[in-house]
Amino acid sequence: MGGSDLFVGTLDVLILKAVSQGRMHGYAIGRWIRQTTKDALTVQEGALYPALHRLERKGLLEEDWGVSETGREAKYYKITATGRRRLRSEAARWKEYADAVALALAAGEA
Amino acid sequence: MGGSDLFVGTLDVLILKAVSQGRMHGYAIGRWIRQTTKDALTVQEGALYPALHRLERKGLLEEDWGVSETGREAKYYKITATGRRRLRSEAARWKEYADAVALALAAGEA
DNA sequence: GCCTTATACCTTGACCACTTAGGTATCGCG
DNA sequence: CGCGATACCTAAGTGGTCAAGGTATAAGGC
Repeated sequence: MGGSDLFVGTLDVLILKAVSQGRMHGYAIGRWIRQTTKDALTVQEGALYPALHRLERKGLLEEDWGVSETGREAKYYKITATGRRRLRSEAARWKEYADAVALALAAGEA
Repeated sequence: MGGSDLFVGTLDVLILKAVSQGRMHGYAIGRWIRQTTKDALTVQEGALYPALHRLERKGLLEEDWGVSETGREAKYYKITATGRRRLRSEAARWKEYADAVALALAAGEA
């Protein structure tokens, strides 16, 4: 199994990161997230596809159709310049946030 | 300002942690979170109070009225045994999650 | 030939935590 | 007396995620 629920708000930055690694189609993005987190994070398709459309609408991703490694039709995503900037800021935001939570959760430990 | 939006789902564990440090009233819990995270996290009251009621309903916190340091009526919260167990599991879950995200966001950095 | 699994896309409904924006009341300070 | 801090609360709206469906093709087992 692996892969409990996502903390709302982290999906976008994960997607941006995945696509920043190179042109990738939706299904592969889900797989990328699962694999690079060693099965710790599993993205539901009902969250993934709406998120992709959202990011595309915001101009952070660009889409075009292509053929996957297995020879099927697939919608490929590419990160835009705006998307790359957003990735940087969101990743920084995440880091600050995670550090802050870690700080709080470590409180009281002499 | 400091303190941008919370990532949904982290508030409960922060509250549990705060109260695990000792009997505390709601307003002080908000302050505790802000201070221990060095102003990185600010909890809106519209999120804080509902969360406290939620945790109390779930039996993770117990409440009773008392008098604050400044001499006012205040509703004090105490963590229950169940709450302490939940704190441990949620803190562990958070750590796994944060590690997983960090892993993903670090991908591709030789 | 069939069935399952994996690939690859999608949508709809419901939930629920959070934001925004109010509200009440008391106290101390200038 | 007004203002900020303390201390509690709620209601409406937003919006991301989950659960659960759906379509279609390809590969592999039996």
